[in-house]
Amino acid sequence: MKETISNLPMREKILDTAASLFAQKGFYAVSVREITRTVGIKESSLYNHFRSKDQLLEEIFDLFQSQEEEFFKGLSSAIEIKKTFKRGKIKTFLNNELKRFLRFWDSPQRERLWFIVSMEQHRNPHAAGLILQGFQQTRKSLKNLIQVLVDHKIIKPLNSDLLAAEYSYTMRAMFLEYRLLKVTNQSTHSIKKSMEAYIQRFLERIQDKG
Amino acid sequence: MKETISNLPMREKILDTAASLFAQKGFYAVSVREITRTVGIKESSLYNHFRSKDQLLEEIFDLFQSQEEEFFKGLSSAIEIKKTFKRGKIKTFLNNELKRFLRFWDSPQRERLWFIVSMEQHRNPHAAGLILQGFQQTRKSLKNLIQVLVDHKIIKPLNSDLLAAEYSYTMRAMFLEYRLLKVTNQSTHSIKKSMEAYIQRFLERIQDKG
DNA sequence: GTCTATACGAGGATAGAC
DNA sequence: GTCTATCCTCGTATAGAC
Repeated sequence: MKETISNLPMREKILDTAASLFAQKGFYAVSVREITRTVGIKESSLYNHFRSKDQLLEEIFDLFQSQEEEFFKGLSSAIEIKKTFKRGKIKTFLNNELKRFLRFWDSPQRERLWFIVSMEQHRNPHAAGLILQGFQQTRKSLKNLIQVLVDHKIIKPLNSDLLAAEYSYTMRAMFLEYRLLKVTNQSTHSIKKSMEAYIQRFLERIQDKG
Repeated sequence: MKETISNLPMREKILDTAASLFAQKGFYAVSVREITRTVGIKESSLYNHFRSKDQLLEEIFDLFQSQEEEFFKGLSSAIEIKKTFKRGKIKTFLNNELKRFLRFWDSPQRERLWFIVSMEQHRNPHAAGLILQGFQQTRKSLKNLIQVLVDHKIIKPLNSDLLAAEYSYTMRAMFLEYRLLKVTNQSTHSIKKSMEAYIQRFLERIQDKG
């Protein structure tokens, strides 16, 4: 895959390398020298493409945001398509979306973006905003789904705000543990099972058996 | 309160200053020069108290761990004492423990420790271990509580592992949002209400009405 | 236990030749 | 758009006087 990277325009090559190094060590621990040495250019050349080291980080934040938007757009259209939900298929749908979510962020390129934003979220307001936006978007999408299910009388007429919050918070915390296990090279089997078990119990609670 | 700090032994003063600066900017963004300048000593003097900058971080991790242990010890004894649960008091108990938890980590000293460990969790295995330990401890304490409630027939004989996981994951994600809102100077009112609402619905689901 | 002095590599960034 | 050369500050850390 090195060929792919080395065929990129220099600007992309720099950004890609920076993302890779930032994700491994954190923004501050990586120097411009290290980035350019890895790319194979001189420090001064980097400044023909980026104003500063900070600009690299900002562009990475933008990439993260566009990836998040891409995922949520996919989720929205999946919900839209499934307006013809068959009663028994909700569980399959949720499990598939969970798998899609995990696969989406397991992609090495996106995983790096996720790490960088996560690392920076506590000291960088921009990063914090992106994470909070993720929380909100997840709730919003879930609320939308639950409303569709309520409208089709597949689940009881429950408060979709509260349910969406509950489901998305739980899933998000599990996802954080999933990521932490992955990065420390531990098995994610158990936490994946917990996620599936949660979906199962969540549905049992809300489905309209009548 | 500056008097309090300046009366500390030098070793504590350095550690306190380091924690404060690390929490604001991150470990890498803070230099030994900056720490000693803030304390009012020369760089060389710091090395009479600490082997290296890394040792400062390690000691901060130890402080975090001892604070976590302190909290969980308090929670355990609260559960122990409440073995005589009155049916109607569980909600009060959980709400109180929630408030205690938030107040505990809202203390400026502990908040700093929490920030530092959170920031370092993605690149530092020691920090990642501490966070994962927190996940586990929370589940364990909750499982213990639920088991007590089941034994006293206050709640239905449900799987305490699954319930503990669900409750603690949800609360933890909400806590993360709480912290992120705080650090970005936004209102935490809404998320606190969500926490209380979650406790309410959780209890409704599991209480033995019979 | 703190200071002065110093070592020396690494940090981000720029000027100007090619 | 890349290079060489250079700037100057900051990084951690140590030796040795007081």
